Amino acid sequence: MGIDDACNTGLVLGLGFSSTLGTPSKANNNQTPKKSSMSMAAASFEPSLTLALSGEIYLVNDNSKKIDVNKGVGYLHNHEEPGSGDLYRQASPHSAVSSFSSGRVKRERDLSCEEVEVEKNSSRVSEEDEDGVNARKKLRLTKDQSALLEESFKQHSTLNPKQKQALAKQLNLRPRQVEVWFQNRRARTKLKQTEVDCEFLKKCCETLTDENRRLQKELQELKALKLAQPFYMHMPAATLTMCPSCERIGGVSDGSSKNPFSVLPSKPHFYNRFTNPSAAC
DNA sequence: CCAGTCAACAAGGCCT
DNA sequence: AGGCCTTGTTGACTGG
Repeated sequence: MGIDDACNTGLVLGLGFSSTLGTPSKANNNQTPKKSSMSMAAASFEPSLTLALSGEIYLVNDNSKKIDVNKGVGYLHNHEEPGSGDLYRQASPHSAVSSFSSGRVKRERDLSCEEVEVEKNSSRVSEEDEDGVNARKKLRLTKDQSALLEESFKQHSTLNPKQKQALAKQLNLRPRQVEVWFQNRRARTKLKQTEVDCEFLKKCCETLTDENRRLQKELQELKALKLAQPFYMHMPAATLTMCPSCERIGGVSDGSSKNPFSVLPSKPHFYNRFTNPSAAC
């Protein structure tokens, strides 16, 4: 919208794509195709005239990933061999949260009864390590757990409470963990999509810039041509007909005709592009 | 629920 | 080989 408004050139530049652009669906995001989805978008990108930046192409801020590294370690962690024994391993959120000096307590209070019940059945790291210091080890889901979650996510990217509960039970996780996993999964899918879209729009922009440059150049040439024939300057441009090969204005070359345009075919064979509005800047 | 963020952790590269 | 650093991933949290 803003783009069209901003460019009041009267030229309508267009860009089209030969193959499907389609906002890549969730189905494309199965199991982190990494950049594959992006390359797919790039591969399907076949610039041609006529583009409307329709509603389905949405501009996004590319909040490029920001990774915080080398931060001070906020937690102590006890080292429990991943995969040892239980499928399920985790630190108690109770202990973890309560150990925060920064006061991350809210979520703790939110732990519902249902979750507590499930938690009772879960093996977990003890609330305190042997030094009596609260510990928190980051949970790493096992392959099986991840696979099941992914599978479930493919079916529905959001869960109702029942589904959440069932999945949690199946995975031997707390419902809250399942919920968080889905939240993160949705967010990261979206982020990936945003990156793909951003890349796509960059390419659009490049193509349109090129096209615009080309058209500007053509316009200059036409203006120069027009100036070279001042006699016709006062004539309405729309009524002029010019043959690009012989560069003659229709009708005028033949003085015998009353209608200056009668000599040339009624259909201007000027530049097809103008009869085919396609451009937008 | 989402966006933003933190932080644990893994993996890869570089240097000694 | 192993220590350190950087970078990417991901589970978890907060605030709106």
